[in-house]
Amino acid sequence: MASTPAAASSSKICFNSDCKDLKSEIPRKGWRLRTGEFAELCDRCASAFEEGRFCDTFHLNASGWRSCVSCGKQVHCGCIVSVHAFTLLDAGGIECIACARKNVVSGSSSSWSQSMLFHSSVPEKYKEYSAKGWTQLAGSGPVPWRQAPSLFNSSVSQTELHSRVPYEVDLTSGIDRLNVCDRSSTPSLEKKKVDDFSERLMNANLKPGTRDIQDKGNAGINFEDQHNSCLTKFQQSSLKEESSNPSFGLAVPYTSQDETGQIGISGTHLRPNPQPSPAKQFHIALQNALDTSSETQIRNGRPRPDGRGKNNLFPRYWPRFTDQDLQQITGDSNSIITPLFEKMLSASDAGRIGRLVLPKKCAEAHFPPISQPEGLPLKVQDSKGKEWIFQFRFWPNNNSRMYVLEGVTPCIQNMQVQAGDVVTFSRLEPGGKLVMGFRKTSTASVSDQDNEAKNSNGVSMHGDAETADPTSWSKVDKSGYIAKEALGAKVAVSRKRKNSMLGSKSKRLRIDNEDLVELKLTWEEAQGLLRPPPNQVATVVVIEGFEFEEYEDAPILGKPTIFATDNLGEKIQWVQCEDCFKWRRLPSNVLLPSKWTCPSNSWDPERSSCSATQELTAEQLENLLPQCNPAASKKLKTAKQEPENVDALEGLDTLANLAILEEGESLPASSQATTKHPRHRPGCTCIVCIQPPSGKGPKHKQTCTCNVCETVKRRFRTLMLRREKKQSQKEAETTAKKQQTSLPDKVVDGDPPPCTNAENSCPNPKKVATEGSEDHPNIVKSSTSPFKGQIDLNIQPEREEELSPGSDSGSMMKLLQDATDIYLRQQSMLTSGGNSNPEVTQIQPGGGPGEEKISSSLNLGVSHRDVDREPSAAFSIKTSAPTSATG
DNA sequence: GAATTGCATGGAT
DNA sequence: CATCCATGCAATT
Repeated sequence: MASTPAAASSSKICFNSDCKDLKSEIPRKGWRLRTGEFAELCDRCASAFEEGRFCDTFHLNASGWRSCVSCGKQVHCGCIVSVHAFTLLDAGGIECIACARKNVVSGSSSSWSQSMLFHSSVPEKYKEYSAKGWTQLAGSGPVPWRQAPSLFNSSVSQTELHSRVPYEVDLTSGIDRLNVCDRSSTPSLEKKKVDDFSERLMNANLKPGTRDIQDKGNAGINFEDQHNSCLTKFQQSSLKEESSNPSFGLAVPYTSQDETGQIGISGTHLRPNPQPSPAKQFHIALQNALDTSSETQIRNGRPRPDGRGKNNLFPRYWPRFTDQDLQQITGDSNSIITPLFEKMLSASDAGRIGRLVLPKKCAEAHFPPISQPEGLPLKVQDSKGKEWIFQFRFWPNNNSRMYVLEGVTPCIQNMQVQAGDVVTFSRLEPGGKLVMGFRKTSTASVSDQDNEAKNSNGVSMHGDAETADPTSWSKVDKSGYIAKEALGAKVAVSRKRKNSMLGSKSKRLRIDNEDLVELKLTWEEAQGLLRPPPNQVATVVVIEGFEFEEYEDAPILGKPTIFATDNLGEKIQWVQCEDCFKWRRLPSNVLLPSKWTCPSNSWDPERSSCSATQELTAEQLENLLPQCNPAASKKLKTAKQEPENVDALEGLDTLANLAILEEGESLPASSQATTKHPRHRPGCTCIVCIQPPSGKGPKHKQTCTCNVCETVKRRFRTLMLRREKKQSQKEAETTAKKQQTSLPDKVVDGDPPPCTNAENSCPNPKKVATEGSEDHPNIVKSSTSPFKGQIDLNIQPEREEELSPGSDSGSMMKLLQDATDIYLRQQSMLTSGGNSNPEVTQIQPGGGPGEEKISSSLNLGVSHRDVDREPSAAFSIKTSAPTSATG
């Protein structure tokens, strides 16, 4: 129809060639042009367009009118303006959008899915357009937003908003991923082989998927459903993506120039040349995308305009929104949300630098194209509805670019997210508003990822049927809905992806998971090794519904055993001989050394030799083993609580205990964020390290103020206070002495006893309070002390912030440190009559930084990976905080 | 001296 | 082996 795109904005005349009116002062946008721009219309035409009367008004005499097979309504199918107003049916013919929706809802129409799907791959070259249509979110002018190349966009032309079909989202999303979006240069939508497409799709295993989509996605019956389905699809699709599988040929091409996003419709315009088979097509498309992108990726020059297809996005960035996420974003509105991508915040991202590195492909695919490093301001709304303006820019990097979002600190802080948490980017329709949501990583997400990874790996290429395991999803989302959906949809699309890509994609995640597992095992192990001191009766403390067994003395390490109750109801424990591996029955109150063998079995002479037979049958043992960990490790009983919390609490609790015992050696994976970078090395002044704890733990929730964390903190506080109180009462004098002595030593002595921890152990509130200045003394001391190496590194004025009690870092570190501190102090007091410290708290310089541990009996045999030395270092440094309590 | 900014580096994919 | 991208870090402000 009308003129060139340029004309759209440059001309003062209404874009409608049949209208010669001047555009209004503020030109109203009409349909999306092939260039990505929007036709600017005069009020009258704009109104006609928005009301769906444009073609009726101006194209009555034009060709291309068809009747809706359902209602008979005439639809101008040969026009870009109405592209979104109808859908092509598999059997031929068209259906107006209204009927299509109805049918979809009723499940009677398969046309939708097909038509939608068929947008399969579009040559990458076409994609270019996609970027163009960007909405500017912020700075630059507002562009209504582009439909995403991604099919996702359900964006409907503004005018068409109403007609938007909810499930479009689903499709889009699904498609999006694969997608190769683009807008064909040839607008000729016209009917070009819709049928072909559908066919192809069907052939390509897509059927199931499609069907699902339809079924599930039923038009908007309920948003959640949509979302869910969305998820499902994502996943599925994601599976394939990287694998380059032909899989679905869903890629939707850009939906035509018009933003109307009708995915289904867009098919119409699509691809100039049909391809042999969907699969192939898709494949090719991807290939093209890849090729082009690489080709085009010229030095810092702008990447392809369209930003290479999203197809190439790494799975790790695929949006895995949970319906909660979506719900959070969309709220109660009827907005349609199009997940774009997500990213786990790295320490850098969450750090105070305020720069969030954006995955290149994601940035290029979903954000407005930028040619200058300065980029442009991007307005983003957070899930709370608050708007933020970030600078979307890039840095030249190795002949490529590194995209970053600057100025995110306030937002991140506001949302209380930290490294390890996930930021999600999505587009909200209508409006094309960019929305960012956050998801705390913690347990759920981790598992999700894990699941996903697994799924992906295991899935077969063609599997329509395969589909990812619904369960996993359900787990992920936790919203029952998904589970439901997953089951139903099961597979909507083939999830094939299991491919390597996915595998690779989640590699990092996987690593995290592995760490998590390890950590967990470690905790359990540790718990299993802990025993209450002999003859000690636990004091049960109930904190917020949790019962904690508190012992006067520190736990003791012993050989892991399995506690059980025999037939007579007598409590016993089973222990395995180190030499013969046979299990021996012993009284439950026996505390065994870490190394125990049959000859030591004084309780059962008959079985005090490895030659003696094992009392337990394999079966019995098997029954026992399962409970082993739980039983042994559970020092913490939960009266009632949500599973999630329980786990977390338990984990934290254990962690804390471990930390106490090992002086922080354990903080492990939990504090890992994204990759493995050196995080917060005490001493280190790098960007990351100088950041507040917030940047610290990823999964961590260390700085988290959630109930769990708060509970743990409280627990510590309570326990510590109680202990201290008791202690002080018992050995007030001793304590006092120690404090006095230790204090002087330290301060005065440049070379105090080896233990910097001594500081910790030394209750010296004042000292603690002193702050930075104090640090220096420490440093001095440390230099002479055995651990000096570590200490030196760790001690830095800068770190104070992190360490200081007051710092925002309500991090776990701090918590643990505090607890440790107190604990150690007590220890020293208890054990020593006065010289305790060195022994108990001594830190061994050992191998390297972070190796410190308590040399005393507390030293656990548990292996900890030096995952994080930092923590340990931190501990040593910290020392003080809690001290004040002492005072 | 601290905070920013922009680019370089190098491990991970 | 080419990229990506998380960080490091020096130059600026």
